[in-house]
Amino acid sequence: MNIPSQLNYWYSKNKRTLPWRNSPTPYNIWLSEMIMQQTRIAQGLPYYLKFKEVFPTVEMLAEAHERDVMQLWQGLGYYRRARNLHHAAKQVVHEMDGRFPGTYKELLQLKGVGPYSAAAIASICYNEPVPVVDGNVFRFLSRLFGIDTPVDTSLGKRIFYEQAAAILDHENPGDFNQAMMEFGALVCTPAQPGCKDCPFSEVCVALRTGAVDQYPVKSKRTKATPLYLNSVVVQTSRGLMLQQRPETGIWAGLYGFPTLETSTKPDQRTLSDFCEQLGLPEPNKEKRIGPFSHQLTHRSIEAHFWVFNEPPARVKDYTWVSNKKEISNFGLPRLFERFVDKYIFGTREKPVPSANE
DNA sequence: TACCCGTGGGA
DNA sequence: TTCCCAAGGGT
Repeated sequence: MNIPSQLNYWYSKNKRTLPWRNSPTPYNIWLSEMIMQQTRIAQGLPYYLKFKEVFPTVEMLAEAHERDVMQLWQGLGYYRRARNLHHAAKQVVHEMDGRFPGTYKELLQLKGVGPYSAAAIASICYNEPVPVVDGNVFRFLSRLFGIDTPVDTSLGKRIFYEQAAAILDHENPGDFNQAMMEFGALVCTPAQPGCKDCPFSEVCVALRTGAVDQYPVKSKRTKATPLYLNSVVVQTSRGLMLQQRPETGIWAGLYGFPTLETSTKPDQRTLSDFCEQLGLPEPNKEKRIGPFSHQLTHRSIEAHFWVFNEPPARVKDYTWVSNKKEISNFGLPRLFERFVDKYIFGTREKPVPSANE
């Protein structure tokens, strides 16, 4: 069986119409790849459309304020990507004469562009014959050839890269790479794959051995560790106090509240010390809202909010917002956004008391 | 190399 | 409820 021709045929019949496929310019493909990393199409698509609307060109993105880029990225997660996106746009405009790098190797110079994204851009935009190996390709190839080397190892990455290179369609690498990813996303899916109508069902090793659900093999499984957040919410006549989060760590660069972050549940003394450092009075039960649970890939968060109505004496680098419209200029993590939406600037002024809150 | 970094949907 | 995982890259 000729795998590339089968794939390309399937792709021509079944590919989704996606906005960046209509005009596969380097800017469009790059933007889509940055947004879609570790993200489902359905989740990232609205963000792609927003970015294209607000920043139609790489020049406009490069000239933007970082806060506006972060705000537009709000809710998409992996916020370092937004900073890298902005940084790379400035690289293209200021260091590369406004032109995107023209080869796989040169594309790797862009912040946030790794082996996967560089291969995708180079093959789709420049027809450069470099294989793309993403989560879809790992899954498809591991099942098709019965490769049981763990994909999350350096050996695994090398083996899958070589396998993808071996079957790569050099005549049309861009379509071939997209076909593999699209096939993995639509047919060779993680759960309940469409083996019944799969064009490779007669040659698929995993299907023949009845082990489709055992591929791809992964060696490690990171467990989410507990994280306790205690946030200080200051609401006075000046409005709501916001503070930009640190450059590193969870929700880097986004806006939020001064927050005590601990791996174990803090005692009352630790909490009052934290408030004391900010020049705030004792946090007592009447000020507390929570707990809220919030799940990240690698963290299980328990969050509490402590609401104060007096200005803190010793908080630096803060800003005030007084209504929903003003806060929409700042990117907030979902956890904070939901809290603000419900308890601070909620459309329902007074939340209906319930036993759960 | 190992670990860090979000969110939402589905089983 | 809990877990998996999705067009990965940075450090």
